[in-house]
Amino acid sequence: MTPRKTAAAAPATGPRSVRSLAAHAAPRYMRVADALIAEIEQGTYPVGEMLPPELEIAEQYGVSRYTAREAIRKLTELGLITRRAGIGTTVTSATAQSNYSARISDIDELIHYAKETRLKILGEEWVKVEGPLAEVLKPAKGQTWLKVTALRYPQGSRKPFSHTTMVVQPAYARIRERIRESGAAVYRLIEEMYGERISEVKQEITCLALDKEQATLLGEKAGNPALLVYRYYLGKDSNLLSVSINIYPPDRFKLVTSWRLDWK
Amino acid sequence: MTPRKTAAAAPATGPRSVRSLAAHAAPRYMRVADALIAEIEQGTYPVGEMLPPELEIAEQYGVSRYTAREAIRKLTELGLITRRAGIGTTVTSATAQSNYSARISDIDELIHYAKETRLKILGEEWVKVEGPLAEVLKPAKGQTWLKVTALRYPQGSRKPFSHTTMVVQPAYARIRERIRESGAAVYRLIEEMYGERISEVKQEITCLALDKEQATLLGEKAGNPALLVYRYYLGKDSNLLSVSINIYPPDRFKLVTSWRLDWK
DNA sequence: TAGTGGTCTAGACCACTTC
DNA sequence: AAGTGGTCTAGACCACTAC
Repeated sequence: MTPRKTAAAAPATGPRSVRSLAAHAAPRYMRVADALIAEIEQGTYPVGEMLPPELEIAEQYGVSRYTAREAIRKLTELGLITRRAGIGTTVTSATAQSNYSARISDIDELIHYAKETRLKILGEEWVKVEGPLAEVLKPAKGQTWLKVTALRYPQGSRKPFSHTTMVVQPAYARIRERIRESGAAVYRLIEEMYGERISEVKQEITCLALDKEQATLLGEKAGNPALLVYRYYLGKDSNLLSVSINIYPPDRFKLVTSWRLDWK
Repeated sequence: MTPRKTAAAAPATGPRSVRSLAAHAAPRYMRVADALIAEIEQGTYPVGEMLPPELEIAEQYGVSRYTAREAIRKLTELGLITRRAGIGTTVTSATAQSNYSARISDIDELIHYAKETRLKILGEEWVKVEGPLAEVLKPAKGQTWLKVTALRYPQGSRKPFSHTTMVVQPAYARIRERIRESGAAVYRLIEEMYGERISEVKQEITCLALDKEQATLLGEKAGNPALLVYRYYLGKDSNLLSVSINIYPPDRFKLVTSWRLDWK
């Protein structure tokens, strides 16, 4: 589909005439969308630039504003553009990337298969963010945060499958009151007690050799390898709410993620 | 928002009157959508049942078909319903699961930050799937697959950041011809040479202590911990195309994933 | 033949941003 | 004040399904 220079000739045919002649053709908004995608890919509208306003697109392609809008909506779904009322439409990507995505319905799924786990608190204390902790908690350097250390057990088992250190922003310290509830997750307490929604979790995975203390707690031998997982819990405006540092011996834990192709 | 029994009283106010009175209120289609979601959650429309037709919903809530349709579109985006022209709208899920999802635009992003890496092939051979390999490749037990072992280097560096074993379905053995291209990724060769698209990647992460051979290849000490990552590449119909077994020393590699809340 | 979702038009008011 | 995307109405034809 090629943009028309003028739309003057169009209305003569009246509604539906085009469709009637071209049976089973793709709908108009689809053809307009394809044309726009092509223009973006060819660089007619480079990334960072603005797309023409809806009415102009409608005129160019000789369709109503609604149809132009449906076409533009398609581009939005493909992640090619961003729209803002009062401003306009910005091209954000030149390629209709068919993405892969992984989905979980709850943050819990990052951690356990079995929902049923027990948390045993080893200790709580206020810590000044400095030294190695400041490496992890850069933006909070110098502040005093609440640190909780714990072991997590599968339901019914005596052998913990993880050692966890959770560090919490002082504003949310009231979670102490409920932290000892079995199975309590710090991020969920923050959500429940403060109405602050976790909007992002950043997870970093690496590994380490257990030191003597860690090994003893987990029932392993010192020097054994274990997964080391950092999780950064972010709230609104990427505000860092909490960080957890988790150690998982490999025989009891495996992280599994499935990435699926998202169709255009 | 509660469904109205009759819509007769509505038009009296004329267009926009409601909005004018209730400044900054949520748009109508949103309120209709929320009402429908509530009805689905409450079981008024159970999973498997049909939602009323568009015109009926429009009438119930005293809005135009367009507005009802926008509301219904919202439910579709949330994965609550499936629609079929000529049939109707079926409820497919009762929970407007506000999911967390992680996205990558390319499978490569699972593996490298730097796109620029070199692959050095250590060996290729046909192997019968049995023993420990059969644990990983259960569905292919007894078959003979192509095994390729390699080291992956960051561009310009002499120190590999991973040891990789790739096992490939015999049907795709022709990738041997191009496997030695620097930077070649097995899954990409399969996509390019056979037109088979990777539709899913399942990733399992655990860790191990390096044995002498692995340690030597990676320039580490035996017994040092390392990440162990299995990746299963699936094609159409969940057909297992290839498996890779990757070993990453922790000092040179960290797996990072960001999970973002998908807003309703 | 009647009903469903899918597409489309023409025209309208709104909140917001930029000038 | 002008222009943008966001929302909304009323009315229409279409392809498809089910009866």
